[in-house]
Parts: sequence; structure tokens; C-alpha cells
Amino acid sequence: MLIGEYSYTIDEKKRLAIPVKFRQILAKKAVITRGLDNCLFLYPIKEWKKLAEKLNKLPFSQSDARGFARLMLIGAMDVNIDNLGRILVPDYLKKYASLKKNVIIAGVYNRIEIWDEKKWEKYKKQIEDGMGDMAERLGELNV
Amino acid sequence: MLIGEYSYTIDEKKRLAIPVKFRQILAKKAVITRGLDNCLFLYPIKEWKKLAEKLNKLPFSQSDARGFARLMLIGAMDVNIDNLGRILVPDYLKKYASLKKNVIIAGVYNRIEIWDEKKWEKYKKQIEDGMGDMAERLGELNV
DNA sequence: CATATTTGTGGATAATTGTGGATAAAAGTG
DNA sequence: CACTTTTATCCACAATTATCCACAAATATG
Repeated sequence: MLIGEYSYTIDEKKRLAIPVKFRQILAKKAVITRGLDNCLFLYPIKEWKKLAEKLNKLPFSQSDARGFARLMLIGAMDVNIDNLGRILVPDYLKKYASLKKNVIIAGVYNRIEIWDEKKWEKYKKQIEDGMGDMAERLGELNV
Repeated sequence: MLIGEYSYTIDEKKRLAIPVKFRQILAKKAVITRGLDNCLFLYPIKEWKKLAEKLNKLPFSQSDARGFARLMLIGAMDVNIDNLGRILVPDYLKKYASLKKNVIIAGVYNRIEIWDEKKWEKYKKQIEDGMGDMAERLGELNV
């Protein structure tokens, strides 16, 4: 399972190290694409295939869902993981997520998210503030 | 079952000993995550998996559910228990729970809670003060 | 009460890993 | 074809992390 929050840097060659704990799950290849809330999603090949099929089945009638699906599919790119566990972040995705040097890599069950550090801090704060009902949510989940 | 209140210290390498009674229940691995009221939760793997699956089923498209699941999953981190029964507390969680040196470890049935000592004292007092009403509530529950 | 065992805490050493740079291969350009 | 620019592979160092060991306090045992 992919969980946890890690802090890394993208160097001037657009290389980004993947946390050690995630490397064996990704193996040698993975798929990177546009994500929600201006982050990037990084999927293990298997998970990506599942998702791509779902996206492909979205009804033509829902134009907004369809639009996002397009962006995800078109934005997708397969990346290699080098011997030192790094990937190369394509320029257009780097731009999309406005990634600077400092980056947060986060595991969300079956995918990895890549955030610009500042955007992540902001997003996190925003969620935490609206988290007053977190206790009740947990209650709903019977935890 | 995980019960009892224990006092421990986090050393300058972020290591924290787990009470002996809890060690066999956790075995070699556990999951630590953001808890309620600014404490941390430490789950045995089994319990965590149950929770994580529930979180993963929350709808991906609804932004508040997405945020909630993200925070819980990303906030989680699996930790190893070393030969001396200690875990490593990640920086961002240490920060979240504002843990200083002295820490309270408490068993709450199926999870362990980790509190900053001072916060725990404060919280406990607050609860104890409201204990009169609680008796009546318990009555409602036929306890 | 004395001794032996367990356990909390701190430090030392060894191994891993993040990051930057150097070099080699590939691709694009005039 | 020559040359520049980009991309990939390899290597090195510093910093972090994991593993091991030591000691003292606490607990258990006879």
C-alpha cells in the first residue's frame, strides 16, 4: 500500500527521487499524469491500466468528466525509474503542477501524488481547517 | 486488547519506545497517522488495513471526501519496531502533534494514542471536569 | 534485602539514500 | 556530415537512517 508524506527536491535536470518504500511497488516503469487540485499522479502500470479503462468508459454526455478524462489520458506519460530510484518529470507536467525545487511526494493507497511544497502546505491547511467534522466522519466509518 | 497509560520520552533521533505490553500485538510493523485532538494514532497493520480500505472507497470526485481521505492516507506512515521495541516518529507527525520530549502513550482498545505530555494533561483535566455529565450519558448507554 | 533480569535511554558505528555533478550516448539542426 | 543540444547512465560525496552495543533504572525473584 502506498502511504506517507515525503519531502524531495527536483534537480536542474528535472530528476526526482522516489521514496525507497515506493520503489519496489513501481518496479522499473510507471505512468505520470495530470492530477486533481494541481498535483501530479504517479501510477504503477497495473493501476494505470485499470484507471484508463474506467476513463475510457465515461459517457459522452458528461462533457466535464469527459474533458478531465481527456486531459488525464493525453497528459499521461510513462517514465522509467533509474538505478538510483529517480524519474524524469516532463516539462509540461512540471509546469501544470507548478513544481519548483521543493516537492512533496505522497502515497494515497494505490497512487502517488506529487505536489509543489507550498501548494501542498496550503491545501493541507485548508483541509485541516474544514476538519471539524473529521471525528464524525471517522464515526461514519466505524473506526 | 490495548489498554493503559504510559509515560515515555522521544530522544533526539525521534525514537520512541513502545510499552512492552503492546509490542507483541504490534509485532514488527505498525502504522502511525494523524489522530483526533492533535494526538497520533498507532494501529496494528490489520486494523489499519480495515480503515484504509474504507477511506479508499470514499468517492474520488467529491472534493471534500477526497481531501479527507488524502489527509488520513498521506498522513499515515508505516513504521518498523526495532529490536529494542522502538519506533521512529516522522518529522511531520511530530510537528502535527507538537510532541516534545515527554510523551504519553495510551492504549484505546484497538489502537494506541501518542500525546504530548502537556496536551494530554490538559485534555484529561478537561474531560475529568465534564465527567459529571458523562455519568448521565453512560446511563443512557446502560453501562 | 540482595541478586538477577528486564527495560528505558543514550550513544557509536555501519549501511543506506538524497543530491549533485561528470561522462557517454542519442537526437535534433544547419 | 559536423556541431550543438538534449537525454541517459554512471560515479561520488554528504547527510540521514538503521543496527548494534552499553549503561542505569526499575522490576521481579529467591
